Amino acid sequence: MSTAQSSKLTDVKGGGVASRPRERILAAAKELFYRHGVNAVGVEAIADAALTNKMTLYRHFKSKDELIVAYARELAAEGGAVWQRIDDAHPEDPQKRLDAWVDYVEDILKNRFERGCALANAAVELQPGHPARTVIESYKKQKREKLVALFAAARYRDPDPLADEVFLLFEGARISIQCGDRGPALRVSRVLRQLLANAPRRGRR
Amino acid sequence: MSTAQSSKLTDVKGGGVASRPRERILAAAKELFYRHGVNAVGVEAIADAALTNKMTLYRHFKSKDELIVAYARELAAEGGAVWQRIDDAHPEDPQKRLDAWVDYVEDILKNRFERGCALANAAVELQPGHPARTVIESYKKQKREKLVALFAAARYRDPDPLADEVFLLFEGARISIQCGDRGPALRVSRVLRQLLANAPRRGRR
DNA sequence: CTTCGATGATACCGATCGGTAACAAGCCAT
DNA sequence: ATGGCTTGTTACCGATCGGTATCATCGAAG
Repeated sequence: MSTAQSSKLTDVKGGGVASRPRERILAAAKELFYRHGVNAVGVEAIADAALTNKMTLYRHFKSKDELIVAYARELAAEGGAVWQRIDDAHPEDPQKRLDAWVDYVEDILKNRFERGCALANAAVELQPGHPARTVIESYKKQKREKLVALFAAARYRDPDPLADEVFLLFEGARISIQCGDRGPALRVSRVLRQLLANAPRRGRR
Repeated sequence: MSTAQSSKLTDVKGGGVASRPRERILAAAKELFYRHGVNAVGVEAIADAALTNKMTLYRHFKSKDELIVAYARELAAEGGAVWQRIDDAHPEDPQKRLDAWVDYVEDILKNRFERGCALANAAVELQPGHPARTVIESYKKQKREKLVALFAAARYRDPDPLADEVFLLFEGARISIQCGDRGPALRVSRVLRQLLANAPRRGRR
């Protein structure tokens, strides 16, 4: 086993942005949990990557399970921030928000997330009933609700089925990134755009 | 199931369905790997569940990784058998094969697979490069190709994009079963049927 | 019956797991 | 300087991990 991991925490403890142990630990967990899976990474490896030690880790997180919960919450917050940015960019135009979201989807499927959705991956490894699963499930539910609201605001006729379809296409694309041909996932943004263009709308016309 | 090939009467351990250790081990692995994840289950637990011991397990599988590969192969073979059954049931009518597949999808999403696709779950837990990932990836690729061929045979105009969409919807439904609202996954069969009904076809009419 | 391959049983290995005790060293405010 | 709080360091715990060695036992074929 090579312990060689490139910890990008180069702005180390000297007083940089990530100088506090708790943040460094969470950042290291984000990296390692995502790359190797929550069950394949030990707390010591996380502490090492965070340039601290197990003891300090356990002073901030009372167990590995609680660290996993914090990890899930962090990811959910990041996902929420993406939506927030999109909303702020086009506060008056739901259609533009949808388009911006599809752009975002296209971007992350082409350039990031080679290991799929971190929250979905974590859910796969955690037993039903694990406290982190609550976070994951409510986040995913919320995300679909966001799509429903957006479709309604953009005057699509059937926001709910449309949100189902778009949501599942996106989830399928992310899981497919790491099993099987990447092609379908890379082409999903086109499917989404076509879907948005052709779905029936309410009102005029 | 249980296409048991044991011709002997000396079936012991468990009622006689699977008397040979290798089969019992693989069956136990299937159950435990699926329910808890490949990284969360130890070889000893598998041996115990198979009513045998670690030593016999290692006589049939030279490592846990190789057992995981055998597990993946088993799942892929089962998936192939489903297609085979569908093909045999409607050898002359590709449209009926598609309909039968949607029925199958609906069934497993409503009644089985509460933990999603076992192969996709395994891929999440395994590093890229793990021998089992090869099995998983080629299976998924093959499955999409099967859809393309079926759409072509059923005279759909654009089999490839259609297969992409159907494939991703199904994959998304399975992963969504265990994170978030189950609603979208339970409604996907309706989306699929609608998709098949409305997609443009080649030729006459 | 004897022989032989397959299995069971158990003990063991080094490594690592999640988690803790104890104490030294640093920091910052008073 | 003095406290008090946060960190670093080290050693340790019991449990479990994947994997192996050894030997007893069993079933069937000759």
